Amino acid sequence: MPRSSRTPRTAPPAPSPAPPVALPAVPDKGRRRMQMADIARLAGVSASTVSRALSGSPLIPEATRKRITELASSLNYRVNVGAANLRKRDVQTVGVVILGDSLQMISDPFLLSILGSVADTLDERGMSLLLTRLKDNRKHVLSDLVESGQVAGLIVIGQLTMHDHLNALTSNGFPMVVWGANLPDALYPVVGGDNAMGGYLATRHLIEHGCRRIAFFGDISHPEAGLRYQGYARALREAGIEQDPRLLQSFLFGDSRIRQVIDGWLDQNLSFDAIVASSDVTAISLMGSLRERGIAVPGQVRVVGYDDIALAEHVHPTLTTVRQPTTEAGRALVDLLFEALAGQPRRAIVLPAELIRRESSA
Amino acid sequence: MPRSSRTPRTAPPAPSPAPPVALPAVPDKGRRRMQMADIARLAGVSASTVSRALSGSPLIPEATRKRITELASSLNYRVNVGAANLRKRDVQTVGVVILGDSLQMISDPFLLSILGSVADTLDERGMSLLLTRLKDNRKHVLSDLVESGQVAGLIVIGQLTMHDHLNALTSNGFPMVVWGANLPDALYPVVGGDNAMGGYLATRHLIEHGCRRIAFFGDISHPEAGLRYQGYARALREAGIEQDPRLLQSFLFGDSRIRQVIDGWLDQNLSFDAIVASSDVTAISLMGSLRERGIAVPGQVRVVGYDDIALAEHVHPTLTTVRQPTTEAGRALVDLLFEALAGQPRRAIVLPAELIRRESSA
DNA sequence: CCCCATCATGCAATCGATTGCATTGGTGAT
DNA sequence: ATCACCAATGCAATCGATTGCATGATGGGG
Repeated sequence: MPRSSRTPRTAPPAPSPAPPVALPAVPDKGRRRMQMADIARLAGVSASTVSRALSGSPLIPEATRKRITELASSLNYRVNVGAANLRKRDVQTVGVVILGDSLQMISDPFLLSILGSVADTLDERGMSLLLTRLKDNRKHVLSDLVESGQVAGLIVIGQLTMHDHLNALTSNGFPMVVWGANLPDALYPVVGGDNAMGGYLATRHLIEHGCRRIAFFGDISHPEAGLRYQGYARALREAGIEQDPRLLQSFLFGDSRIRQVIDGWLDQNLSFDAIVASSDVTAISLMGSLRERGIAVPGQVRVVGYDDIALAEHVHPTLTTVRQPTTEAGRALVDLLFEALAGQPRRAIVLPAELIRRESSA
Repeated sequence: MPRSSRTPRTAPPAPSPAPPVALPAVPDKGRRRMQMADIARLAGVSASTVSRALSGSPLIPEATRKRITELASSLNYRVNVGAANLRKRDVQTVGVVILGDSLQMISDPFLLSILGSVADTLDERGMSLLLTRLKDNRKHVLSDLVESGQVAGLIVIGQLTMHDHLNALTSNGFPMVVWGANLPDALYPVVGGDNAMGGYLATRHLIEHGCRRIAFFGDISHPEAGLRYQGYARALREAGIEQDPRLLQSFLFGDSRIRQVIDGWLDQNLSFDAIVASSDVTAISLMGSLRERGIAVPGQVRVVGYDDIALAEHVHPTLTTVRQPTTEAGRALVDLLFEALAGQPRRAIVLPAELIRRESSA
């Protein structure tokens, strides 16, 4: 059913639109943003040529390219990324999702280090970073970000209770990489520290200093802390020390009830001569609580933390800890994401754990 | 990169494309993403109707809208945000730029709190957050983000040495808001704590505890620290205490040479009975150094920090500090940015500073 | 029973770029 | 002089949505 006359598809021979003279009232607000066609007109070429020149196509001779580039930058023109992405069917943005609604979780400086490293690495590769905090009940946001074309892929920090959901997502070749523990049944690419080794190194170090009653602080339902605990248990086993279940305190990173636990132990005359904590924030809190009860660190109780945050070498006593290499972490996360985007098979990277000896265990 | 065979301009009367049966080799990889036209075809309506239905236009009767919505979500379809933005000439993304290339700077937990609060607020309003770290020598990135249409506006955290550049940008109605000090000649909208009041409260609190030789630690070339220092100076003046210039130590937040300064003072027998620090990270480092030299806190020297980071109440002694309300900060930043985007005149918001009394000054 | 207002829906232009193919003009080989 | 060829550039389709306007269907009033 043909339709009555409509404006022809090709633009009418309208004379060039009125030049941008004296705009009314609003000072600068209504100024139309420069676009490729404008640059083309001013340069006396077509938009195709401008596009090719700005993207460095070999089809354009150097002289022309230079002329157009300079014109564009003198007019402060920038290619509209959205339009370009649409046409190229491609996005230069990566989503970084931080799991966990506990504010404590996100205020750990260690996370910020990872985030910073990811940000720098993406920047080096010309990608942007879309940051999202994700509360547990809105899982669908993960796939939405990709399905809606906002991001090419996701870097998920912290697996927490999402392990199964993450596994379900990956089954369709969903472009994603996770920072956390490399669980045996994980289907997604994952980057993490060598948590079992870290826990082992920390504990063996304390044993070598003669400690026998070593406590472990950390939420072992959290995959990473769970592995650290396994390393702790192995070190004790190897040394022939029997574990005392009362010396395991399963707390969230940075939980504020640490003081009560210490008080409880002391009041019950439960003896201990060292503590392995599964984060530096926890360790620093612990040292405060110990000192408050008049217990000397490292004199009476030695303490080892985890992460090696910046503050660890500035508290007193300086904190012995297990360093997680955050710079490598960011790089590895981005590398694996790119591999996933390229359709390469899943891979896991385990970064080495390094014991940093300081005063709190000396 | 070669593209798949071109299709003629007007869609041929091709029968519906082969149904998504057994795809070859690559499991799911090549599956074309669902798009609005597909939903339209499956629902037996036009793309216009789908678009209107999904965006809740009143032109579409409820029954139809529900049918289409359900079909779309059952197929896991999400509107392509890029394409929609292009057509609507509008972006639902805000850029958050963290200034400062010093890694120390970005590893301060306080920044993470602000960032988290901004992230949550933007999320509530259905906006995305594009995070960028900005090294000082790449100022142009600021305007690029907006000019390229990647973000609607910017939230800049930390003014540092960029004050003049930021002022220059705003002159054209550039959509931006800054976290930092409200400098007298600032042309940009700014949100910040009441730094002068914070410095004043901290110092007066110490004076009320009988302190007379109060040191100040903080880089006063940094606008925020400078204002805190002014508050410090005013409190001393009001109490009739003469300032000793030797007691001003201008360090970057978290600088590692803090210990050397303390050592220097003690070796020179420079007396002091209190310290005002311009960040909690600095204060905690200071307390470590003092303790190492056998100086009791608060017994011999009282300490007040700034920011009230989570760790402040977990160190020993717990840290007296000036709280900056981070939740309100995020909200205020987003509010002012929206005002700027709406073309409303510049406004500055100063958030109240609150002294949190803890053990380090008791 | 006709007319017109109203409702529901579709057509085609549009957003701002990229790119396959066509076209132009210039050069060297024959 | 002719032709093939290549370099430089332009035309117009395309990416996936949104939306102004037009059309067809429906129904109520006169």
